[in-house]
Amino acid sequence: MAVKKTYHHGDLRNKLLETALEIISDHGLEKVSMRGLGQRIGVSRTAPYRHFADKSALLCAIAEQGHQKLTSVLNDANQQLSDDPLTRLTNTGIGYVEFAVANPVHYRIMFGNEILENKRTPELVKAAENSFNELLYAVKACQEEKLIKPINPYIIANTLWSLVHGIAMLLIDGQIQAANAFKGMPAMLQNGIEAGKVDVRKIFEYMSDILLTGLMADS
Amino acid sequence: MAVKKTYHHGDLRNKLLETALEIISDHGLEKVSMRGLGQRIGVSRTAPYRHFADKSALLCAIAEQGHQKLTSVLNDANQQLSDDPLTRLTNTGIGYVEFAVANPVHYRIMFGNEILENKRTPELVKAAENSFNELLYAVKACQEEKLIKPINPYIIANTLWSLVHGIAMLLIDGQIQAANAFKGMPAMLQNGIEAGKVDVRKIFEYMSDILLTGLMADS
DNA sequence: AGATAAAATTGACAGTGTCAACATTAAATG
DNA sequence: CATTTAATGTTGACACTGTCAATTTTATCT
Repeated sequence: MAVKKTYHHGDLRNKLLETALEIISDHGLEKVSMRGLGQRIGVSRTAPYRHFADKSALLCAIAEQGHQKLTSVLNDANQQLSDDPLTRLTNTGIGYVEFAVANPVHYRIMFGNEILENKRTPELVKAAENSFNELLYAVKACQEEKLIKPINPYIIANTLWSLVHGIAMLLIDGQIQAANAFKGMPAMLQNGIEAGKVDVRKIFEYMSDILLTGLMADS
Repeated sequence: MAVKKTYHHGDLRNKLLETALEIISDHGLEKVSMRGLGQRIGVSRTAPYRHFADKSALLCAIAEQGHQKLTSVLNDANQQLSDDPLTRLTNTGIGYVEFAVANPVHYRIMFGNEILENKRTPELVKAAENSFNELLYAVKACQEEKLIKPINPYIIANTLWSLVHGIAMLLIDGQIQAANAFKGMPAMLQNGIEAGKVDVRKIFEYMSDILLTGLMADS
């Protein structure tokens, strides 16, 4: 633990990312500042600027990390060869929502609007593409075995993304009031929400069943 | 136009909201400041604090406006007695997405994370509930005539909300890269995106069809 | 008309992002 | 190994920001 204090920190870039995440978890995104970061790490106020062009670049790096982690989670689901493609698709969706719930800080930065559209770094754009492509891959795999309709896979992937993103928002942000959102759901789920522990798998099943079998009444 | 300059502005609260929207449209949300607002309106830097407790309260008021407008749009769709409930439900969805595309500034504030969860004003929470209830109403109306499955209407409404919200994000924010998102869609749509004019109705039809009839392959 | 409340003002404090000029050190090159 | 070069860290400065407290001006109510 006793680290020599040298002029050069040695690993400042990583330390900055790490510390930023800590601050966000503990005190919220709005408490992150370039200067404050430097002070807390024990380095000068402008040292962070040697590693990130500006605050937006710092946030982009965090979002990029998040997308990489998400990609890896989705890829795992896609690689479970023991399952059939449809189960893998479902697990991809569950994995997505679980990632969001387990990493709300990353998720909010990835899909919030602190990072302006025109300030996204190329690395971030690429990382976001990669995570989306995992969803797309899962969809295409199902289509190859004719398990789901052969319509445009991009549209399906986007529909799926909307669904999982919506669930994620519900769970981590309470955008649409969570209390109402789950009204009438099994007590287990409602209690879970109040207790902060939610059975993601169960909720996803409810919603993905709608997506798979459709809303139309059986006639 | 020649307005007398009196000590009391007379309509500062509205002027603040109006000016904030202008600044956001023209220069982005991050350029809005309480001080700057006062200066631009020609009033002192802290005058805005006589009308909004803090910056968050200002943003809440804008979000509240947005929800009221959205509620009104959705309510219109729900009141079209010439249509059947299922058509009204579809029109509600289209109305939602059209609102988001037509009012991206409001929409971003309504569902972005500038407003911290614990800083939402009661008025905003109420306004958000009202807009969600319009979706719920449209769902229940379909269920009453047995046009869609009789499962928990809250779950259906949330699924529907996820879908329309996802489409809205795609269109106004490019969260998931818009270029890829519509790959393979009819040329009309793709051109529309590049030109900034998108046929919302068409896109929504593609996605809502999936929701209504389900993803499963016809067996 | 006078009291009271509402609206607007100025001054102040602590904080911010970011730039430019400078200092220190590690790495690369002769 | 010595020296140039590039990377990294520092200090000072500027123009902002949110927000509070104390004060002044004005409208409204009795």
